[in-house]
Amino acid sequence: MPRHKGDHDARRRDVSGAVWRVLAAHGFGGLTLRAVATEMGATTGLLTHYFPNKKDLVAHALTLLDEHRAARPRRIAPEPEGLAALRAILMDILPLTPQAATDNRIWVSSWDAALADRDLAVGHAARYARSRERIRHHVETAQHLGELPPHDPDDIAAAVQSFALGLIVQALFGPEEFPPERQIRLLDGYLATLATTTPPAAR
Amino acid sequence: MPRHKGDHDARRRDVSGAVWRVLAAHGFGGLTLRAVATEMGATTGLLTHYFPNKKDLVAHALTLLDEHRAARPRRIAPEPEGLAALRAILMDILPLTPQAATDNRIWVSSWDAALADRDLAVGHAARYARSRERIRHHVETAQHLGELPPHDPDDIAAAVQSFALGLIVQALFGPEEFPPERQIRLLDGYLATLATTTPPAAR
DNA sequence: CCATTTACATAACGGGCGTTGTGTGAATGT
DNA sequence: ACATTCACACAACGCCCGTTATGTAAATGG
Repeated sequence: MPRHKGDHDARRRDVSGAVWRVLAAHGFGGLTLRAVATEMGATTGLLTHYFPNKKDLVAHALTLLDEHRAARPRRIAPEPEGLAALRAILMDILPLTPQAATDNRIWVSSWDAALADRDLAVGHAARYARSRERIRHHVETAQHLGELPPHDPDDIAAAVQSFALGLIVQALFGPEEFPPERQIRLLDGYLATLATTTPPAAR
Repeated sequence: MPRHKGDHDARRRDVSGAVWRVLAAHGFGGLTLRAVATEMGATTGLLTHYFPNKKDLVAHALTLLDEHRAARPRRIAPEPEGLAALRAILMDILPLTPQAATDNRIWVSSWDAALADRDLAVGHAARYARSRERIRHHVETAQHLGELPPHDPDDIAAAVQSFALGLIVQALFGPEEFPPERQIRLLDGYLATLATTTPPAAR
């Protein structure tokens, strides 16, 4: 009955691509079914054929964002460890290239919709928690290697992610004030402060 | 010809209050003229009487956000200096109270619209640059007091704002993972790392 | 006290939105 | 070869949006 086996998923991926391009061009607030349809030279009928309603399409778009980030070309071929791995992850996230900037713009633009919708907010919270966990893993490795002081790795991971997210936001709003080299300089400066901090004696 | 002198501005402020409440309830994406009108028990006719179009109203709302933040009750009555002042500023910004959380939610929700509209983006960039400048001032004072190492104060200010912004975003999405005491702990931890970093000898 | 102006309410407009139904050619299974 | 099912196109729906025109009571100024 189906044309070919697997065609359905392939077409869904085509739709996802169009969603992606619309998001990049007009942000989350400009994501409409008609915009996606014309972007891929089709009609809204096609969209509803693959996604029952807009919310499903939005949810799928967010999943796409995650996959897109995970599938991003790794900067360093041999997987580094500890602090170097942490740095590599953050370098992959920061808007150092136009493509990475586009990704982050889309991501930031999703926060409005996510904060207004409970389901989306839960999904986002889970995503950021997962990202923190990935960071924490490398923090712990770095601690074992003696590259980082033995603070609470959860707190360090949260702090690292805070720094990265905030830097992303500022870089998006002021690209000429935050060129790639400054972002990297700030990142390295931050990682250096992390490494040389005295244990929490005072307090 | 006017009813009373000054009534006009007072009514504009009433409208602004309604805009504020709608933003808090539905985010920037849910800001519509009709929602604002019903919020203040009026009609869209009133709104267009005080704001020619929606963009002016939105721009005014963003100005409001700024004023609202500036007018927030200061946490410490006698103005502190240096690192303490820096800490006080950040404590005022972080979503440590429901009111501050609401403010930040509105702020974050504005990023979508701002990234999609050049005029709004410019305004936001200027606002964040101004905030960074305020931070830098306290950084320099702290450096004179010997509380912070003599790094580039612009970079330190950008780093501090990065940390704060990112922490805000994470706290908004995971309030129970980032209760006030953890936010403060993370902030103090970050400020401590800033203070104890060795000068940029290695490099 | 009358003409004018302000401060709105009311209502309508065109347009874009998500959703839904109907139609149709092509591929499939038997 | 035929009935079925898929993969869309096409068109219409009701709704909500920002904007705009019209009406009108109240306040003002001369």
